[in-house]
Amino acid sequence: MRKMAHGATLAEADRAALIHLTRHMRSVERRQTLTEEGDLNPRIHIVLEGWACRSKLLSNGKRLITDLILPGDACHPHTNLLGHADHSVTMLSDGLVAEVEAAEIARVLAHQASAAQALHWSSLQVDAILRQALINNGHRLADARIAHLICELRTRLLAVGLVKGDRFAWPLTQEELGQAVAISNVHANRSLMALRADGLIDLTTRVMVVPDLARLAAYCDFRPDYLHLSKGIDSALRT
Amino acid sequence: MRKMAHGATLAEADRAALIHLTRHMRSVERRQTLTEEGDLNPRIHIVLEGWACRSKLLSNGKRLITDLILPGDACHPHTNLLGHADHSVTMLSDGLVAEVEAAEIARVLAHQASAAQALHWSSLQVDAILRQALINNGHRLADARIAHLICELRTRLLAVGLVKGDRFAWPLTQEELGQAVAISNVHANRSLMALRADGLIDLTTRVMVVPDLARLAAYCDFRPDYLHLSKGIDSALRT
DNA sequence: CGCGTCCTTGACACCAGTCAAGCGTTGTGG
DNA sequence: CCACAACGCTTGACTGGTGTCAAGGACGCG
Repeated sequence: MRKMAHGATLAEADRAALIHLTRHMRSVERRQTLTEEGDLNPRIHIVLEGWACRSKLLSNGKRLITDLILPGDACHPHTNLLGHADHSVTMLSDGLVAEVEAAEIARVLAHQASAAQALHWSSLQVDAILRQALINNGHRLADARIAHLICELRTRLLAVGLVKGDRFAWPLTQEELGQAVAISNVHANRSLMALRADGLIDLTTRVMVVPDLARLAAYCDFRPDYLHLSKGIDSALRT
Repeated sequence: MRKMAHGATLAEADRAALIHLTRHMRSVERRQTLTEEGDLNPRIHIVLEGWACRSKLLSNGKRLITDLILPGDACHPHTNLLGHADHSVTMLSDGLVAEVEAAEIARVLAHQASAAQALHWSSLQVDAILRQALINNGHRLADARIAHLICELRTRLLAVGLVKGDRFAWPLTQEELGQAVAISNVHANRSLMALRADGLIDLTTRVMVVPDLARLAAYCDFRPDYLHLSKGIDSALRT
């Protein structure tokens, strides 16, 4: 189910150990929060199906999304070190999540070397994604920000086998999209309309279609190297 | 010298192990780059004195700063997992850095449990700082962005004993400041002038003075919880 | 049928980018 | 010792991307 084989070559035992972690799963609904900002001992989650996001609340009441969590991503596997959660985790669609004990994570880290490496790799990838988001949101026009996010999500979803041809699921509301790339919902709409008018995307009923990926990538200067997925992108396409 | 005691309570042996890492140090100048974007096997650095930053180059030639590296911070201790550097590391002032072998880091991680935890904690803190930057740069006015950055840097410098009374060193050019908070150099200037006019800061000759910290923090809604420094902030003030 | 949620569009105001010019300081070489 | 260049800071004028407010439309659901 989960394909973090990008970060390390996993032996069968490691793979089994990782799968073992996802033993206790439960289904969750859109808008359900998995972790509340300020929680003292937040649970560790792994999202198996659906999208989630990390968000923070501003003093003016607005909610902002810092990163998107796609199937196969973990929430904050090491947060126990920090003492409290500095952000919330909320589902963006219905889905399926696994709850994991901190002690179990620790056990895997200690005993399964390459599984530990895989976990570690995935947290480094989060870093890289955050840095790219910082650049994207800070220094590009709204249209390009959105285009870039689409490219990134497509690439990440591709790595876990969730892109079918030229399309993939897109559960995001325009308001949520705006919160993720730091623009207002109204402007998110205008930008989407512009991308549609240019034939760069086709978005209807929660499905994103990218007819010409190269053109979209060129439009927003998307280079996927920061995702560090290259090495195993084909081998990982099947579990 | 380095006080990452915030992340874990360090035994003498762990402390010694960490200090041992910084054995090979060399002095570096402002503008010197420690790692170039695209390097295949980037060296691991720990900044002992001076400020550095991670930056990326945009296709239009502009340089953007994603995070600031202060004395005691490490560069990318785990980058070997990723294969290549997706950003550059450049000095913002003259300083002193230690180069560390990846193998040495690995040895410490394997043998010194709480030192490993401290390293881990510091990489989680980087995550948290990046998320906060995302919010800061995306959803606040320029003046408040700068004010928030000042508050953050003051807090981080305080944790390593580099704040003297109401002032601390400020090597940043207005252009660099702009690159760090995603505004133009001209606007960075205007915002600094505004903060000065309000009596919130006093910045001259590379020294930042904050006469009334509470007022500045209130102005930009700064809450330091995301830095996760609270628990040891007094005990760590002396090595 | 009526309500809620999300999408769409218009008008207007404003923050911030760009271009451009001038000033002050530092450092270097004649 | 002075001239000059390099760099960083400061300020003005103008433009434009984006936020906000507001109203209406499309769709699904009870």
